[in-house]
Amino acid sequence: MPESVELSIADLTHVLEDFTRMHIRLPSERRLSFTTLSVLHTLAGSGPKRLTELAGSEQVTQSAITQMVTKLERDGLVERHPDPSDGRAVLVHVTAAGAAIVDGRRAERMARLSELADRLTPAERASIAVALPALARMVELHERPTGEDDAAAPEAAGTGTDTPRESTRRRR
Amino acid sequence: MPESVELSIADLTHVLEDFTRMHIRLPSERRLSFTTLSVLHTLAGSGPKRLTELAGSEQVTQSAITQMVTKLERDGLVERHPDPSDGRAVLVHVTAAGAAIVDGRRAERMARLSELADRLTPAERASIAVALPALARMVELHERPTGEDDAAAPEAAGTGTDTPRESTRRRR
DNA sequence: CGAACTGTATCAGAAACTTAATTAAGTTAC
DNA sequence: GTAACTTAATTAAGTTTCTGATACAGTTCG
Repeated sequence: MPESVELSIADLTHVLEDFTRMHIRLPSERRLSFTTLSVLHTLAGSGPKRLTELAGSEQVTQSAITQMVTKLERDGLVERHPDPSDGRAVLVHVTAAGAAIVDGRRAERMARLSELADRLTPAERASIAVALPALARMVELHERPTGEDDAAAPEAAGTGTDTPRESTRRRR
Repeated sequence: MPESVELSIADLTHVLEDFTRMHIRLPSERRLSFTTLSVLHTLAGSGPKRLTELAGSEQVTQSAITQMVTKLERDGLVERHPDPSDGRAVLVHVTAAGAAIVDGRRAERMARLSELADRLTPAERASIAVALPALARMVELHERPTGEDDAAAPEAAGTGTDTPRESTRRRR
């Protein structure tokens, strides 16, 4: 791999902006707002969370999360469980039905990206494949701004295809 | 470059989802909704557009765009100009103040990505740099579905307000 | 224990979006 | 040339989603 190549942050920002806009406007079968889908995604990805945690990660008020969770619960997409370690708190779990929605949307995204990737050259696809671990590590660094730096581990096959979740494990 | 490396679409989808969520919740100085910011981004990036074009690209109704543009115009972020080629249409232009907001947010994103990139190894940064042209081409392929091979679907014309309740997009 | 703090719920009101109806300009057919 | 149709934008009314303020229960600390 050529280490002499310089990474243009401006180009990276542009590309990620474009992918963001391309990703977001994917229509959803059920009438769920973007924030609602994002909450389901968070719960499916990182396990049960408190309402205050969700409010923080989605950058909406705690009041909005309470109302949204109430509606999601009525629709059977999440469940409220008491937090055994804190009588005030509620842990929101995603149900199988809720996870199915997240998975369905991911499948649609994969289908769309697959079509696009098919039209790239093998060399282009390979260049993306090589870069994926580094991109994944940027996300990880963002989620854990401090804390111990793991070794770089630039092994290409590292990010598990079938083991999607392990990044955020929280003690209680 | 090794052409033998296979690109995992599942991994790519996951990484892009994470970047999307990381990008979106970036706080904005002024109180502008995501859709509003997206419209400003579109106008700043691709020049003046009709209201119907904006409604199509943002996947909201024409009515919502009209109301949003009215408010943006009141705030001096966009301007309405008559379309010389069609007396019914209006062309929405972004003003300098509107472009400044887009640029400001991009600068914030670049600063954040810069911090993260600094903590990667040179080899990791290089791998991303090598992959950027391919990623940019994926976005381009998405925006212009008519490639070299087949004429595919035009997709542009009839999108109107086609009852987004059930399934918004119809393929042919 | 009591005071201060934290996590959640509730309610009124604001903001953003949708549907439906309206106005106006352009296009097509007779 | 005018009637009928289509397209672009606006307006009005109603719904959903979010914020701000407040209340209340559980926790922490003096």
